[in-house]
Amino acid sequence: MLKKENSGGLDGSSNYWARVCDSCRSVTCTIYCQADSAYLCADCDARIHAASLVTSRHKRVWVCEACERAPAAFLCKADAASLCASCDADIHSANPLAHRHHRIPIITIPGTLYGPPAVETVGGDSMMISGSTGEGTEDDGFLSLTQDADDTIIDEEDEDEDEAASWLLLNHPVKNNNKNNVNNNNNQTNNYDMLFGGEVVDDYLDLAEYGGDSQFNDQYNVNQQQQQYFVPQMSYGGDSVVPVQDGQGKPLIFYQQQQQQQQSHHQNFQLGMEYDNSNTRLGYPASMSHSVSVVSMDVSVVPESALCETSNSQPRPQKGTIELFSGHPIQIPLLTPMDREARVLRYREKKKNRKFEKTIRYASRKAYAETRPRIKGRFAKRTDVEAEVDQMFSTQLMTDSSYRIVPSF
DNA sequence: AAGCAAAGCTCTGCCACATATCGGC
DNA sequence: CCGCCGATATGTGGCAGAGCTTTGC
Repeated sequence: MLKKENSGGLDGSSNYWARVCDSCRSVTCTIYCQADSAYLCADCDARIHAASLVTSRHKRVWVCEACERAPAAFLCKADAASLCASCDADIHSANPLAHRHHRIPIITIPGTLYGPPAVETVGGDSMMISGSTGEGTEDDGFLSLTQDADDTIIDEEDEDEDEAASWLLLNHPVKNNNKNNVNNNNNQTNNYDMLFGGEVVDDYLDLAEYGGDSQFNDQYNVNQQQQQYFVPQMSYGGDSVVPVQDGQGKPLIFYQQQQQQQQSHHQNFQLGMEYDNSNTRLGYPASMSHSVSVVSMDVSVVPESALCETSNSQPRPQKGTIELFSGHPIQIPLLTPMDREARVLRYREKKKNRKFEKTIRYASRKAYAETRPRIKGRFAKRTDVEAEVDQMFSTQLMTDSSYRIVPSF
């Protein structure tokens, strides 16, 4: 094991010196090895971590490109830079523009590969999705899945995998142009989309392409805030947004609405798949959801578990095909094990990050609503209530002889 | 097993009004 | 391009009631 030392000076005056490699002590470090708690240059990293299978599995991240002194915690897509939590907060809280940069939690470097920091590795034991699961370790500033977290996941693996696998349909199908035309009701639309290989499955599953998916970035911003890294969020003008706070009073979520939509999409889809016995609660007419449910069975895009439980009499379609409208199988590309694992992981991530709390977008409106007079829960006109109160008050005064009305001027 | 009633649960609509948003000037 | 103004849209919380599910018989 390498011994971690603070080289490069740590006194206040030299705080911005780049840290040198803990191994050779001659070159600026570029990589931080979590297992060794060591800062290494590329050469030493390659040498050490190519030495054995065990060391090759060490989880490593790039060193912050700003301070060059701390492990990177986030990757800023706009700046194309890996930043530690501190630098990230500093840089991206400097101005509104910077604040809007899309940042994603840094991902560890797998094996002995040396590519750009944003490489997303899928599959294998080096896969790590930082800061998004809520199970990351927070010591030494890292957000990463620990072995414990992995174990936890493994415990849920069978159940989750079955569920996740049921959504592993087409590989990022073409966007459904009819999405907006089907119905204004999102739930309904999404059911259609999902049933017909539209994108909505990916809406839930496919978080990939971090930079291109603002929704996902939003979620990652949320995740960042859920973790110890507080990335300041502020509203620019208008009603102030009430931040949802964690236990430490840190603002957490500003995009929960999107997430809730995702959740409802998923929930609705699930319910639809589960023969939809609660039609009217899903926000669309019972007849519609019923028909959707029927179609879902006809299409045979049914979770495997559901298939096992409900329909053993029907022969299962050949793996990798979908039967549309009973009996016309379409060949769909089979997912590779890595793709599958990636999607399962993404699915689990989203599942864990579901937020069911109500999002308050406008604090002022909430405040007004709370102070607004009500009659049986409904908002009431102030005049009516005041009149009512006045009447009650006057009645009470009239019946109570101990009080007398004092004229006001 | 089927049918029924009661209890419990979940969801939706309603209300007023401050504020956000939009288009025109 | 900017600011102002008016019209319209939006969002907010608590309650009642409808409808669904569960339970017991």
